[in-house]
Amino acid sequence: MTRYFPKEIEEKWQKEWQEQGIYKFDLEKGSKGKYYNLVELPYPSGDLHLGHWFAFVPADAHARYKRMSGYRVFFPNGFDAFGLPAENAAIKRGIHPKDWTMKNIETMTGQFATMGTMIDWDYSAITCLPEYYTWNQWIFLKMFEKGIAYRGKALSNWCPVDQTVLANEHIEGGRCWRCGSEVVQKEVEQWFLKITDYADELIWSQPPQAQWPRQVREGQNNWIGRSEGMLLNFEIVEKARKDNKNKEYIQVFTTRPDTTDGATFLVVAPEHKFVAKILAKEISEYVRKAQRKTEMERKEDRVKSGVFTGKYVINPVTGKEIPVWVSDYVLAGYGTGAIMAVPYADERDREFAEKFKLPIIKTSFKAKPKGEKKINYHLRDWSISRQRYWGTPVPIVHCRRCGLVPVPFKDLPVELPYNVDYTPKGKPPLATDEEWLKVKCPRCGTEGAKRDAETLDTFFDSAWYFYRYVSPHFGDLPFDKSKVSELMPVDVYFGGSEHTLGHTLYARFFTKFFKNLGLVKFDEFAKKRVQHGVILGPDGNRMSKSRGNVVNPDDVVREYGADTVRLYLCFMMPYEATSPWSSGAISGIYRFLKRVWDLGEKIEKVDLTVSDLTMMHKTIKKVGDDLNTFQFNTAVAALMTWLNYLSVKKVSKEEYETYLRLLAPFAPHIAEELYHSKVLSANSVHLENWPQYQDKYLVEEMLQIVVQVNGKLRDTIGIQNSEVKNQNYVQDRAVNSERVAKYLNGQNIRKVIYVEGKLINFVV
RNA sequence: GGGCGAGUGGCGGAACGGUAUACGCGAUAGUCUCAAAAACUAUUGGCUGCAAGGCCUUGAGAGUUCGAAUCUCUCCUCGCCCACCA
Repeated sequence: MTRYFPKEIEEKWQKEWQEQGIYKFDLEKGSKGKYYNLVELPYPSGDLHLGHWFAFVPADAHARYKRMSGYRVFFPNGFDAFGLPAENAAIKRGIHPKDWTMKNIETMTGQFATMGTMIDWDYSAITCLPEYYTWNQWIFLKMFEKGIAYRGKALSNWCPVDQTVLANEHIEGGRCWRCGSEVVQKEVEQWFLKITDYADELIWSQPPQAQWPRQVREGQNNWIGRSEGMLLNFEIVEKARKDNKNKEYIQVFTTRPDTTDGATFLVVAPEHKFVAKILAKEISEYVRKAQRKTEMERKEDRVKSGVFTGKYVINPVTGKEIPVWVSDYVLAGYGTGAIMAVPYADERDREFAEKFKLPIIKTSFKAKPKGEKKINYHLRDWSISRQRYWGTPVPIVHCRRCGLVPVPFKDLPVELPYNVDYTPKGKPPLATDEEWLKVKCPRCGTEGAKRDAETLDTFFDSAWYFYRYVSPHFGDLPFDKSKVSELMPVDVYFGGSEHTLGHTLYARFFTKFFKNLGLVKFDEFAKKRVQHGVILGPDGNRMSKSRGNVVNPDDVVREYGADTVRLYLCFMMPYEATSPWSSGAISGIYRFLKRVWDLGEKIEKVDLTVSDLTMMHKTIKKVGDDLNTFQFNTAVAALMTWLNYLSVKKVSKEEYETYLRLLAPFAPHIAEELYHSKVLSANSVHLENWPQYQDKYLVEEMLQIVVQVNGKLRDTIGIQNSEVKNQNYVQDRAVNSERVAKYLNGQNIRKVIYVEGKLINFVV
């Protein structure tokens, strides 16, 4: 009797599968339609961690199940290879970001192999290679052409350590999501994408067009934050002026124009242009103080502060003069940067009014001021400029005569030069490379024009990578339209909840832009989104090096084998849950696989009883249904239950063969090994069909009927399946049960509820 | 403050409105062993009882129902995301 040595068989089969190419994607092979199985592409940080395993393994089990069920499953993967961490690591260690990144990709690709997935690496994309980022530039130029990409100036989140602008989405509690330093506000000229043009299209309709989790749909809708309201003009009171000409106004945005009669003062943001005109010392001091505050401090500082400007405006509904105040609780970036304060109806306004003793009067909620209807969005245009080296160069030339000139398509790519001093200096690293920087203007031919020295946000790269996968070497367009129409949209997109407001929203935006260009025909790039949870450290905290609670998958694989790790990840929690790793529980999984292994020794020639068949067919159904609906934990539990059943009886070859097919998506190596050595098959288990269950075997011969009196369980009785339709028979049997008779005890039976094959309840 | 979600054994977690605690971990006892590990067998929600059994139990409380972990309402606690968005 051989023992289960995972290491040997796993390495053997990984090699064999590779050589035989059993996972090569073939659109022609399979009885059913295509199935695009996608997992968020990983960042090449150095090593695969447990999070990667948790993202990919259940997704792989799902893909394998779909493939065995006859779908033509497309499961590619790539690397999101540009970005700050490479640059920071490179600066720290003195290695070039490209070398660091490519080395990590090599390491991680090797680690991926140990996972035993069916990923077909012939379809892949590495975003830092010119073959990929050429098409970033192409898309950018199309966006520039359509006015979606534009150069603008804006107060921006600036990370002083990383020396770059940050998108709103990348600030966590006022700090840079990468380095954790405090973000400050700085006026910077930069490239934007007009995602706000698509704000309405990006709002999820009711009912949704695609199967995305409610949490994501609601989250995105809130982030887009559409609000309908009105722009109202408040005339500035100018005592010196006699005539009616040249009136000046402060414009406010409100969603409740009906409360205008309760507006007893106006508040403007410190950055508002009205404030700059007032020269009072007190005011400029307040403004300076507010501007010096970091985002962090403004948020922490819940006590309202402010100063009176000394100016008044006229409430258009009441005609009364009301004072204008400055306060930083009004945001410069939203609406018009000025509000009418209705302390009676708005809690924040009331707080302010109470603190500064301003009048609070009742509103009728019936006011009808004149104004322009206006829809405001919380969503801002997406800042894509990064003043860093390791990214896609912006394909624009700055010419003194022509201004912003796009690099002609035929001259793409604008390659990222290798030898550049990329240590932070307060200006983009590419701007220090004079030789690269200086070009002739592509439009007028003037010498001394300059390339744009900024690089694109890496979220630009990842907003469309899944299109590239289908034709990774295509040279005419970002992707082969015919391939995309065959394989897209993605059927299921696995990933983490941290991408609700960033990545997945951008990806949807790009798809809508592609549709406008006529490149695709669908509205959503993914039909279904499945979000996994987080594996915490054994101590229940998030894994971190500083806590010392990090579990390294390589170590666990070395101890138990990949199949055990895979099965454990599927079994220990629902896919969307966040739960701690348990080093005890994984040994139970290893024990389980050893029992599956040993069961192979027991195969005999035996006839299957009806209950054997029922058990088998029920398990086939349960495991298949659960794999289909991403309930991996209960699928594994069903396999365990069947194993417990098989362990105490004689096992037929048919049962064992079926067992291995059901196990194959979860534990591909051991299933393959036993399929050859014990079932004596010449074929790979992974090329077999998923077993079919038959309805006739799903019902047990003897049914256990629950007998209740007044809804309380009093007995269970066994009834032949053939008799369950006969209520009188069942009722007779139930009444005659001693334990039930005790409770009925001659009382009047007022009502009998019979649920066929399940339960009978006497109401007395 | 807003949104989404969750509260079930010692732990991770199962349960189309119909036998709550599947499956796994852990624990206890036993078999095997010189011993230990491994493996195997049995027990394992609580209270009560010699036992048969009885009663209670899904964060708290109410409601709907023949019947509620599941549906409704109120409250409490926790998690995630967003947040002075007018």
